[in-house]
Amino acid sequence: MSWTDERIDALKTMWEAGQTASQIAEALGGVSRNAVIGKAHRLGLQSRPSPVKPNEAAPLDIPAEAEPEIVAAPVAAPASPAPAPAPAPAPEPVTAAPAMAAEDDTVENEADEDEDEDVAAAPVRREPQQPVLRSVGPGGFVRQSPGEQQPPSTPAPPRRLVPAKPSPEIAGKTTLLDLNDRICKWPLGHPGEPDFHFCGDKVNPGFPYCVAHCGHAYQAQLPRRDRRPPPPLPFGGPRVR
DNA sequence: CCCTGATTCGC
DNA sequence: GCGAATCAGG
Repeated sequence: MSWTDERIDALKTMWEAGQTASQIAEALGGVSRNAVIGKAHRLGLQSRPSPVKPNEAAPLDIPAEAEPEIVAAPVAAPASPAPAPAPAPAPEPVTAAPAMAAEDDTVENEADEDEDEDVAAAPVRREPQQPVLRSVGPGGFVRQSPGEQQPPSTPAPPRRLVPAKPSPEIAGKTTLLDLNDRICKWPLGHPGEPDFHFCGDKVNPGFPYCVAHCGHAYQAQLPRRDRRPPPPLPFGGPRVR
C-alpha cells in the first residue's frame, strides 16, 4: 500500500483533526500505526501532545514575558470529537470479487442500494476509496475492534457496489474530502450527522482555521487567577439525542 | 497489561 | 521514503 495523494491528504486531515495514529491507520487500511506516525513526521505534521515527550522547555531565553503566550485552547479546539473513520475498507479482498470496479479501492458499502437512486444532484466531490465517516455519541469515537468488523468471510457482495451516497444535506458543503491546506478545517455540526461539514473559508495563513475560527481555537493564555472556568463545549454544545 | 507518539535504522 | 522495532510516558 503506497502513500497516494488521497491517502496523504486523509492522513493530514485526520492527524490535524486529532485522530490517533491507530485510528488513522485503521481508517486508511493497509498501513500500521507506526507507518502513519512515520509518515506524519516525514510530512512535517506538527506533533500532538505526546505521552512520552514532556515538551522540551526552551532553555534559551525565558525573559520574554511581554506578550501573552498563545496556546491552543482545549475548550474550543475541535480536537477531540473528530470524525471517526468507518470500518477499515478491507484493503485487498483476496477473494476474487466478480466484476468490481477495477481501479480504485472500493468503499465498503454494506448498505444495499437499489439502482434507481438519483445521485446526480449532489455536486459533492466523491472519492470512492475514502472511508465513510461515522461517529457515536457526544465526542466519542467509534473504535472498531477486529472482532466486530465485517467478517471477511462475506467479501463477495451479491450486489454491485455503489459509491457511498452523501446525504442531500451535505450538498455544497465542505466535506472531509474538500479539505486542504488553504481552507478552514473548523468542523460544523457533529461527525456522523448528515450535515456534518467543515467551515471551508480561507485559512488564516499558517493556521488550519480561518481567522474567525482561529479566534476560537487559539486564545491568549491568561494568568491562572484570571481564567474563566472552561465551558466544555468542544463543538458548540453537547449532541442532542 | 493496555494505550499513546517519538525515534531509530535497515531496507 | 518507508515502516518495524524499540523506547518511554500515561
